Amino acid sequence: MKTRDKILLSSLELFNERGERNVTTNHIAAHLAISPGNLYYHFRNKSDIIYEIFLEYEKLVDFYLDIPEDRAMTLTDMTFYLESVFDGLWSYRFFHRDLEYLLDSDQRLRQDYREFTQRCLTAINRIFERLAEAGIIEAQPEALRAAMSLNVWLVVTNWMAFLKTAHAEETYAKLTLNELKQGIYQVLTLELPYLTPAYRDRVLALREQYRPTLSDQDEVAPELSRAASR
Amino acid sequence: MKTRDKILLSSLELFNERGERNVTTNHIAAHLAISPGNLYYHFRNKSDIIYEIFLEYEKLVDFYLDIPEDRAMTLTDMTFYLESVFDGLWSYRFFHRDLEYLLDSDQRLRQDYREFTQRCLTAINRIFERLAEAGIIEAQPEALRAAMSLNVWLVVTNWMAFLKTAHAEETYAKLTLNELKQGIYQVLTLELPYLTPAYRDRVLALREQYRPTLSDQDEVAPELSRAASR
DNA sequence: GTATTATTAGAGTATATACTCTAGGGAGTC
DNA sequence: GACTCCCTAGAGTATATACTCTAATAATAC
Repeated sequence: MKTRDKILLSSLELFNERGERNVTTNHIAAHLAISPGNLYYHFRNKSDIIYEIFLEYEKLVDFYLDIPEDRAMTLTDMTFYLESVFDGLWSYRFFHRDLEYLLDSDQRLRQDYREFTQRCLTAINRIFERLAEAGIIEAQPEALRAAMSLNVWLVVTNWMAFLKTAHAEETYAKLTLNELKQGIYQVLTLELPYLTPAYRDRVLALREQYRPTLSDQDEVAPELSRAASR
Repeated sequence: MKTRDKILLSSLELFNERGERNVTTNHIAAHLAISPGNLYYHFRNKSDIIYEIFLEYEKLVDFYLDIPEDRAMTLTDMTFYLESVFDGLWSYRFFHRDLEYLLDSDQRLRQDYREFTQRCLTAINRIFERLAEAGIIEAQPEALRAAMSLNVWLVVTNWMAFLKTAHAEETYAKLTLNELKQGIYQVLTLELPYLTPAYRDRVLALREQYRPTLSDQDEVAPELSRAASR
């Protein structure tokens, strides 16, 4: 593997583990047992490394959110989208942690990320549209669909931050992909009221698969789970 | 005003303006035209300053989310809660920006913030319960209400980050309280499907007051339009 | 008054961080 | 061998940052 690619890989790994703020270029070089000079031969600065990683992330999500228009959408499709999006969030989880700082430090990234968000929102919107066409959810006015899509985006992108703050100990390393995917439960909660009778039970069953387990619930929201069981 | 309080006030101001990461203790001292030694006489370290500011934030939100149980809840109450929460988010907006780093750097803060989150979730849950009692929304099973409350929390706490990333330029200073309050539109979107027929139109009208206007996307001018429609 | 305590200034420090610079190795080509 | 091109090492630097230390001054108590 080329040094350049090794740098990207190690950076992503360290960023995900410790957070971008806690990882210096010297750390990255040391982790790879290469010299700082070598690292800076391949990248002009830290921002460049982050930007390249973002491009990979972007490509991944864009690929997953490419919606086939040649056939009706199925529940399986919807599940795939949800799973994929959370997989992507997991693989590049450092990114949303320090998002604001990263965007402020790199105009290029800011611009690209903004367009990326727009594409994601459009894709979510289109998925809702297709779900309605497929008779899975009731069709809704455009304005409502847009607001719903935005809420889905907000829930998806903020779910991880919530999980981390809900943990008692320093949790960046402890968080698991499985916990993260409980975010799917929250997203499906958003869809619940709009399901058609024909699909309601099936989506409810699907949602149930992502329900936070009791032990998680105790850690995450003890007050609420207690309320729910009385 | 005591130096100690001045430090807290200036810190909050600078944090909100530039982000905690971009504000050093030396900056704070310089901004107040006091010496670093003086600052460190009043606070052991930067984390202590942040922690004290959090305590203020916590107190504010706890105060606003104290739900009166002696009378039926009204739409006015609900509006008040929403407005207050977004006011609070605005006044301490630096906090959510670097939340994860802050919690990782201060165990005390992590613990307190975790409990704070729980209280907020409980309060949101209770508000839904009271809204149902008042006949504004349909009563829902406890489990669903818990999931809905969590979604409200996710939307509320992530709305500002979304706004900032949606802007093209560096926007930390440019963001306005009015834009922020369009988050209320998103929260009310979550409630829409559960409204009772008796209240549906009234809530729809309320929601409309917070609808993002086209000009908000790039510029800021909602003050007039919203004041006029009130 | 004097003694004590609270507050402040400001120079200074240890450490970290992003990044630079120079020298040179290794592999291919002629 | 010599030349070129890509890559690498590693010492070094300018700057920043959180924080300390000492001495002096203001405020208060007696």
